[in-house]
Amino acid sequence: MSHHRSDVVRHALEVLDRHGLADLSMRRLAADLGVQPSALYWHFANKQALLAAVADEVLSRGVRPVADGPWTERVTSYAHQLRDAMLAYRDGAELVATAQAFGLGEADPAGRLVDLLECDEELAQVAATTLLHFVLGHVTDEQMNLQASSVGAIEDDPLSPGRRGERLMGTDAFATGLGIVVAGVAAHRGAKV
Amino acid sequence: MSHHRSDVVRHALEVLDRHGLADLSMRRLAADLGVQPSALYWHFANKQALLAAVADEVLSRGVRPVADGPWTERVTSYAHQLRDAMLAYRDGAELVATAQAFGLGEADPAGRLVDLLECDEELAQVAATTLLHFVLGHVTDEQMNLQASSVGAIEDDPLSPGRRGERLMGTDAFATGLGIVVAGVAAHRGAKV
DNA sequence: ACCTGAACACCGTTCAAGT
DNA sequence: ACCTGAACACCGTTCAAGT
Repeated sequence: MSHHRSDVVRHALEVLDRHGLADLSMRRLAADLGVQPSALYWHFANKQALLAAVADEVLSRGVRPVADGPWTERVTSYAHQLRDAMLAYRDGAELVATAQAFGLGEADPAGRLVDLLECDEELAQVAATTLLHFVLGHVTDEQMNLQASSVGAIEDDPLSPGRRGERLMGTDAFATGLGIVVAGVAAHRGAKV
Repeated sequence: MSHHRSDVVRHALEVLDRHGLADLSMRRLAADLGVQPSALYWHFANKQALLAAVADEVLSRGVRPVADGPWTERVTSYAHQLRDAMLAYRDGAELVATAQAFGLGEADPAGRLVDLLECDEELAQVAATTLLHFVLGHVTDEQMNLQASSVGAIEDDPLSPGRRGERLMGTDAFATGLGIVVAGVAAHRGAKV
């Protein structure tokens, strides 16, 4: 029985969520799909293209239009949507970050942020990538700590302070960090206009 | 003839700079060193530990004490030092970012930033990781674009605007992005004190 | 349009054994 | 203290050929 590109992506998403990005190999995905590894290369030029398609799927499933309002609220809302979309799948942030770094994929969160920032192109470009770096970096860290603690590598509760490498994680820390970057953008916007 | 841990790290740094992180495999490093792959496991528990040691070396070679002054200048100066240190080796940022993400390595740039921020621990923690995410993300992007253009995948000059995925790169964009984050931290610091 | 079969050129890691 | 030899269980990708 023959598969479509979309079947492959859907299946890859399941392997990702169940076993993590490190275990999402072409050979494993093919085996799971009941097909030879080489069959995947009819659908995708290479593994990176496959991963980019999966990343697009993760984002498209989680990102909705943002409500009207001042730009600060719209940007903040979109950033939270990105985070939620990536948190919905194991290693979602790392997946999206690599697809983003390679410039592959249809989804264009940086471009989306540029639009939402509603300011001159030059500042918008830098602000958008700064915001995106924060979101991708933060959520990648969150998901790595989630996985580490679920594996038992970290035995203590996340509230205990003072340990080296310890960081505040979760929604509060994300909101605070995001607030910092947005405030910085606001300061620069005011200075220009 | 027998090698030390430090010999291995030095050699790995050369392979990294000449062939990139993707080609820095245990087998290749061993071959370059004139030794069996298994020999490396006497010096390092696994590949990640080796990479963490190489990342430490990159940072220790490039980071110097920062001059006295207001916290904004000290933080800015340290961020530029981190960037320069990572730019000095091919794929330096990606290497440091993964070591950082896994929490390995002796170097603790996040902790260093916390100290330089000179404010209460709670804000400093979030601000430090936000700054670090920006630096690592930005420089990783810079180095990927450098490599892509050196390979000829991007044929146009970096000043031509309007292309999808195009971003302002280089020292100016870094300084601007850094200024945004620092301004945001300043705003939050003022609100707290 | 979609897949098989077989091959090529690789990986990280372990472990007993050697010097 | 440092390394060999050999094995185990994997990788991504190509390409002629099949249906």
